[in-house]
Amino acid sequence: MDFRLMGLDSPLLSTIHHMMDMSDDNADAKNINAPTRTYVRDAKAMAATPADVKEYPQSYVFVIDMPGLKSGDIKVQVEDDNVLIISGERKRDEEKEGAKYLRMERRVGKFMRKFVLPENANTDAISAVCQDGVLTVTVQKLPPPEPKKPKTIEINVSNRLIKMSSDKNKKAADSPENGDSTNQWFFELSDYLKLNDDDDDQWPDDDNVPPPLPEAEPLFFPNTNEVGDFGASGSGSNHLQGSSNAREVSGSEKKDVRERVAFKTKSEVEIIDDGYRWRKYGKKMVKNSPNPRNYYRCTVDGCRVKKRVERDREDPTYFSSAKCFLLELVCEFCGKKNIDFKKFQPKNTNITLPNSRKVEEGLDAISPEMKKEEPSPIFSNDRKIKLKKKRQKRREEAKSNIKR
DNA sequence: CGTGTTTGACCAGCGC
DNA sequence: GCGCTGGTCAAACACG
Repeated sequence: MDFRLMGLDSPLLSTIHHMMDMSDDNADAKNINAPTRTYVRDAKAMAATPADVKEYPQSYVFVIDMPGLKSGDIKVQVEDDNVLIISGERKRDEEKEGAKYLRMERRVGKFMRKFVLPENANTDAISAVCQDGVLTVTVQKLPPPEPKKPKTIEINVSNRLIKMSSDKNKKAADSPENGDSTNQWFFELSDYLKLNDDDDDQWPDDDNVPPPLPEAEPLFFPNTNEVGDFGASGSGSNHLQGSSNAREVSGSEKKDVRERVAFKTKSEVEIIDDGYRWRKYGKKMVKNSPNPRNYYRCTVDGCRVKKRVERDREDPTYFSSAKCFLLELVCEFCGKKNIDFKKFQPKNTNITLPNSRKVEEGLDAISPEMKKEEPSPIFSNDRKIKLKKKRQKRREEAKSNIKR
């Protein structure tokens, strides 16, 4: 099949959540890569619209939460022949005379999801049903194409005959290694190249374009057993609490411009997998709280996102967290190419991550400002090497002491 | 042995 | 200047 499998913790979703965590104020950031307001709004809409996607023998089914929306408020469209766009908007209830909001937590605004449909999706046979705030969109599959017959093309190059064939089975039998002396060679696109072809839309090369987040998502099919482990579809649902608290640190060059975002997460585990690779680097008891506060940083080289987490003192079923982003930096994990995603595979999970990529251009995909920054000293490769050397030295010292 | 966590020490910022 | 607090460092420790 042509589309890739992506787990619920895919970098795309992480990016969406990252974007969701950032306030609209970011639109004013000096960073030339800063996303536009519309872009952020769409990203938020996508992040806040959980969807399940199921594959049946004859169809694909998209199940999307659209709470409080009537069928007339929901739009289902197909763009560019293969992009399914599901959107809707919940407007704020009109305030009746004498009534005022004491609390307004229910989401108002745009709901949206985009999916790139696989080639065998029949865009002429799409149906949608909305019941109890849940929209079910069914896209029928096209019948499988008849298997292509072997095709042979003869090309005359420099007076030598080169034969290309799409029949893989003939390859071994006819290959020159098998003693055929007629200079016959067979070419076919490797899976790697095919993958890269498809990826171009999702992983743009241009550094100046924003991460690919509000674009249509390649269709992904989380393993059903894992659904509910992450994000809005399970116990780990995030509750954004209040607005982000941007903190600008001026002064010496070494100080960073940061964006801090506080939120609450209802979860039994302290660290839910949000796409970052958290590593604890500190723990502290805090004033007026029986619970310790833990400090984490993302251990991806060059990524300087940190967060602190403590169990909510009032409701221990929640964790209060604050993520700290460095505004002028872009986490290389967030939507940038050439990351070996397998290294982000969280432990003790079976979540499938997208196909790994070769890490070649790495930092080249990151903003110029980021290149100037030294990687986080603690867990960067430098630090690892330093630690290794130190340990080696200690061992050698111990050995020499034994000799004495 | 490599990797991640714990924990005491240290530092900077802030209010008094 | 002093004490308090939050944040970070890094050696020691634990674990697979």
